[in-house]
Amino acid sequence: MRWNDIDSEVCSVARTLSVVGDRWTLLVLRDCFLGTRRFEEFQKSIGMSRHRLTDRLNKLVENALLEKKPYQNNPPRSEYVLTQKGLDIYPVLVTLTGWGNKWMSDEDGIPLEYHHKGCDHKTQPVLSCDHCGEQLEARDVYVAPGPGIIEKFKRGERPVYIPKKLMNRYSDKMSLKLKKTINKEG
Amino acid sequence: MRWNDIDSEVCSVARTLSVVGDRWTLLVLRDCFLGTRRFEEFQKSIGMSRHRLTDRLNKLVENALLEKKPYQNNPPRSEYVLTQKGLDIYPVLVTLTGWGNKWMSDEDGIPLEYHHKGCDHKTQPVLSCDHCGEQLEARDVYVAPGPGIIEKFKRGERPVYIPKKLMNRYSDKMSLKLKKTINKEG
DNA sequence: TATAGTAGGTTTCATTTTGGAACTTGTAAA
DNA sequence: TTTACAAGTTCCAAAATGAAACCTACTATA
Repeated sequence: MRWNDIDSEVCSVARTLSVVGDRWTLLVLRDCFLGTRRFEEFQKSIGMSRHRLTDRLNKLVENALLEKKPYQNNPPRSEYVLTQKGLDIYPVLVTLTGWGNKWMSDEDGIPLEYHHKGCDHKTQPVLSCDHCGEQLEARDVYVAPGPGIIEKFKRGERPVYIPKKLMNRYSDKMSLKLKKTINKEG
Repeated sequence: MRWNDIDSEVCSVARTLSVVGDRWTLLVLRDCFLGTRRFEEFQKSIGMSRHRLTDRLNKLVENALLEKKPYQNNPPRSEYVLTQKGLDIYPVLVTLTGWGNKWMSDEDGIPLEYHHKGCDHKTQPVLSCDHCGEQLEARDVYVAPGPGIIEKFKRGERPVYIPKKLMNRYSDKMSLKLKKTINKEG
């Protein structure tokens, strides 16, 4: 399979990676959240080739994570600013940072510290349940097929290769018959 | 700059991406969290070339996110299972999923739903402050240089290109003199 | 016994993607 | 007049990828 085709996978991870899952793009976005807006700034900060930077910025604009805003006309110059869609990537950068802080830091310690304006404390953001507010780890959560998979199965499409273990915890919205079909095929 | 050199950047995002930031690796890890453990399963599920899969699995083992465990001797066969370091990537996958659910879903709806075992409710995990528990968005947080940057500056290294805006909110642990130096150079 | 199937790779080779360096364009400053 | 700046573009060699075929050691089936 070509990388360019993963945007049509029925998987939110794959679809997201089709937008931000290549070399450099997440570093460009990291810089955006640190206040960087101009071509030369990105290039100096990230150290990627101008060639690639042009391409990545264009794709981020195409995908509407960034907006290109002119700040002068002659010669024409623009800034790249985050849209809401781009701002929403923040949690991804935060969790990447958290993992790097924990597993990739050197003896000096972590490079950047987060501060929560609300409580005015240093913070390491964690995942929590949007229903009960409790902190979440991998073991506290399970996944079940949602409408995006179930509807396609009902129409006879076979959108994904679904691990059997997952299917054993199928959503209650999925009929028993459907479950059987999936298990048989899977 | 070569992609291979980003692991030596003084940035937790860059360092993390040096491990999981290439094509396919995060999809491999996604599958791990869905219960996939064997070569053929990964290959069928992800659809990437066997060639690349071999390489990615090896790198994940090298980087200690996966462990290779033999499950039979003749012929020798192994499973790839998540280590703690690998399990800790979970928040990254969850936030990627969240973004994809919001911005990349088709008319059918989201592919997979999360359930919180603790409160037995559907959940969309969110970021929250590990100090006060409040939900976090980009605007609620600011970053300041941590020891990983400050110590290097003190030793006269210039580890990063730091946007001026960031430096204006420098950590109180950083001396005024140091701040001046940085602003002058930056 | 011969044949096919399974699992986990490796090899080869053509195609894509990347990185680096130099060049372009319009303007302003020294 | 020369230099600098910002935001690209062009060209080319080097690296990464994808696909298909092959390999090895079993096991199951005809």
